[in-house]
Amino acid sequence: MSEERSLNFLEEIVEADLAAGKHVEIHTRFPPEPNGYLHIGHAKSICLNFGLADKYGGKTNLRFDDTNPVTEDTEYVDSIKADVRWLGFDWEEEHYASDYFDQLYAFAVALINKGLAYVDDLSAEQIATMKGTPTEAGKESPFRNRSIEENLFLFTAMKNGEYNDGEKVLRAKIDLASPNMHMRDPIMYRIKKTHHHRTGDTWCIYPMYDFAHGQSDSIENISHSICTLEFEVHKPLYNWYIAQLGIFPSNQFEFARLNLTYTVMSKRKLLQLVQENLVDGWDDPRMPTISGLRRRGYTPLSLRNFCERIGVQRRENIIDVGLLEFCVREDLNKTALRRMVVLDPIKLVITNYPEGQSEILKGENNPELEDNGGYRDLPFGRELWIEAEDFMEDAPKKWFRLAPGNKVRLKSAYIVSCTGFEKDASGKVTAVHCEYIPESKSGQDTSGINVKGTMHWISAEKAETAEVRLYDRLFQVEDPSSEEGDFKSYMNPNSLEIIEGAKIEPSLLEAQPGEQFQFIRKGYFTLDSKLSASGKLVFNRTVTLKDAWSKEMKK
RNA sequence: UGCCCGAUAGUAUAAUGGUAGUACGACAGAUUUUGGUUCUGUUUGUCUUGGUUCGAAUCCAGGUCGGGCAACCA
Repeated sequence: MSEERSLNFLEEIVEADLAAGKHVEIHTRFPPEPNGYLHIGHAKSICLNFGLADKYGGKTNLRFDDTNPVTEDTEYVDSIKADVRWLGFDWEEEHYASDYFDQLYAFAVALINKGLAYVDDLSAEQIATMKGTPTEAGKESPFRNRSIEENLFLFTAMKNGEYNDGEKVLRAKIDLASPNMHMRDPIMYRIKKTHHHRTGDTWCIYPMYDFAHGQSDSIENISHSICTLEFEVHKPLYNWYIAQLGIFPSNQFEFARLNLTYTVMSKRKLLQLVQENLVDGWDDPRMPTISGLRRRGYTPLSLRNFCERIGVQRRENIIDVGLLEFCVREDLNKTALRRMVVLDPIKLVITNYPEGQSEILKGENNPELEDNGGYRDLPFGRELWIEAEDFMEDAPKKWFRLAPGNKVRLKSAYIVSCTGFEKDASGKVTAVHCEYIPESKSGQDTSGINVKGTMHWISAEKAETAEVRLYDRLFQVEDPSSEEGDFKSYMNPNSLEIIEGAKIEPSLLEAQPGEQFQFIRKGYFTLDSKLSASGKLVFNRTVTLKDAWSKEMKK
């Protein structure tokens, strides 16, 4: 028996519809507007749409909602497709709302013929004013009762380019007194003499979202059209168009969009960060975009697991970014190769290790894997690099690392005993001295000595150098959007720390973009796909390791 | 002050009139050649006031709080 996992509310709806025979097979769609890059909120929608179809043996389309040529571009189309694929999903059919422009035009003519649409000459401002307010009914346009013939004639003229942008619109004739603002004679078509990224200059009138989305769903026989909560008020209109047109009744269902702590998720805000150069583009590793997370080192599986764990409901929510970090650690712990890298190096001199002598030790690739994932060579010698923070002259309680008189294990090597250190004129520690215990060699330890601390290290002679970039949260408050004033004033000034001279072990020279590593005791890292060049490696920190010691220190 | 939606530990998410459970977090312990991993345990919750019922997180009514709606954006 499979484990009993309770259904989310969308799965319940689908199961009920299937059980009632409302649909033989379900069909969903992911409908982005190609006007920006996908972010992790979209990942939730993608996982929901594809996940639903997957679970119930249905299909999912990818459809670009490209009804506004002013903001859209093929650059975005391409990045969206790449991101969906990278997440691990494959769509059944690829569509564009613009493929339906002829059909949508015919739908509009049909509504005119039914006396349910009219051409309005009012300006945008006048239409807005006459729409009234949520508490006040709107007023009818003086053009509302034109004859069907006149409307047909004018709409054709609109299509033929005889009017300029803003001179005329086509409106649905519904109810100016509706408590739902979207039902107060919504605009169906507007004139935009703008080049469209797919239809070029074929059209100068373009359908509004409301006059395109439901019909596109219907044309594709989408059974469950799921979208975020802000479209809830559009649902009556979505249904109205379908009913008046008498076409396949797709149904809309809404869920709460994803919010994450310490970041922003709206396209508008993300665009601002990019345009004002506050980040290094849409794929800056600090961005919550799919491309940013990918560059940061997040894996598709970790993102899918995250989307599964956060669940789906209709209430507003803000997910702790810690859960995202948990998900990527969970995945990377099982797959990432272990390597040793010293970020802030100081010398460790093993005074009883003969000068000029060296040896090759073996380091396990991943203790979580069978046979430890194999081994790689670790050159060892008299002088090593160790992390400056791993030595303290006056150590606090529970300090398991190096301090005068302390013993520690050098990972995969020997136990050493700290015998002294050197300081420069300013009092800064420049080197640590120790003696090693020859019979404590890793794997063949006969010393009988137990130590509490284990440290990473690099042979000073064989060390290579790389740049390492440490990322922290982009904002210093949990929910920047809910704070007073400009959200950008809450950005974390220390969200990027660049370390130029990190000491890396030789095997890391062969690192490939997309490969994940655990730098032992430091976190998970990946090669930056953009900044790395031959001869210059740049590693991005995906996430730190859980750190019980720093937590202990804060007490 | 119109209409619509929502409210369960710190954060999410279950319980579909019948024992409030799970995950992340936090805390404590065991294991550990990563202060990692793994394992064990502990902690904290049904917005409020009434009502229906043998029994209410769940149904009903009032209130409170939060979100959405007045783009020729999606």
